Amino acid sequence: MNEPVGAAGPAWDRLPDRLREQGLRWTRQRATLLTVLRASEGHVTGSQLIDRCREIEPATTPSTVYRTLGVLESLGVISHSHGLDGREEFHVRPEAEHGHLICGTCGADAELPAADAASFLAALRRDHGFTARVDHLTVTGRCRTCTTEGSGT
Amino acid sequence: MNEPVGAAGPAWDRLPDRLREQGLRWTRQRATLLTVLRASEGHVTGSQLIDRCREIEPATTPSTVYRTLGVLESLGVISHSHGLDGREEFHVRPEAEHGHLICGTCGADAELPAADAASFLAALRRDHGFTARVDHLTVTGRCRTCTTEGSGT
DNA sequence: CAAGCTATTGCAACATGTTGCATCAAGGAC
DNA sequence: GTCCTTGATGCAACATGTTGCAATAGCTTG
Repeated sequence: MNEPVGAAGPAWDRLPDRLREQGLRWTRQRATLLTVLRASEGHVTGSQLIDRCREIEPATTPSTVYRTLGVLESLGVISHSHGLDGREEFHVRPEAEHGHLICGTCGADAELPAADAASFLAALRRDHGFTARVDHLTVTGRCRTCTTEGSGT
Repeated sequence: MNEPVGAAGPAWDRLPDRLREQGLRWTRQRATLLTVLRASEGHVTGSQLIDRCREIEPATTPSTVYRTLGVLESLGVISHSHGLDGREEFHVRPEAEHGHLICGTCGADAELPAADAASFLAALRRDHGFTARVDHLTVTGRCRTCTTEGSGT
């Protein structure tokens, strides 16, 4: 909760122990997923992760992957948000917390720096008593390009 | 875009004609869904709508309902956003545009008045050239109650 | 009213997750 | 090293949508 978990750093290597400290276990399947996650930059969907795991271990089953992703998320190692269609998108250890700006027209997915949402989130807290999670914030709309191109439509 | 479409008002009654004007058709299945929608306040999920349609017309099939919902959404009659798990939530004719504040702890779903998000959205437009849709904006986090109760946890 | 065009429908199959349950196997105890 | 506890796995079934396609049926024309 307070250690500086570096992106592809030592935090990954200590994962097995972190799990064991919680009474959880380190298994072959989890090692496979870890390998895949370490090689995944940016956002990945659940099915993509499953596909990649199967390249290493063909016997990989969806339920195991999803359940492990849940465990990793509760450990704060990864986080997830939802794409345009509500499908899950996992962020592998975002170096900086960020939200998403997804264009409903072209599908572009831009990162929204936490700082840009800070005052909005602060207002939500002040006015609604609501503590929002930046890394799960997804805003949909139209990106600059699509707005420009479609302006005459 | 400029007519005052009242919640359960005459706009519903003119739906058949609105569809026909676009070269679309008014069918028994759509009438069923319309009946259900008129009786649905607030938010409903796709499967809820299907269930309710089946109460009237047992032969209702999912694909037809989802496709019709898409048509209605493009007409601006309804809109949808995504719940906590990314599942679709349809808003039946929101009188006022609004976003959602969903609590990941208790599941509470509060409405976020468009005005409260206005400056944030304006900033997105200014700084990112991104035109956001308020009615599809879902912010997840912790509501006031859960923040208070869980403060000591 | 009959004919024709084509939007809709319903079905079946698929995609993405989730869940219950019996079985397996980490990892600690002895 | 063996035994045990119980977390994790794999399977099967289900939930929620989505999509391709052939058949159906609105709606306009003549």
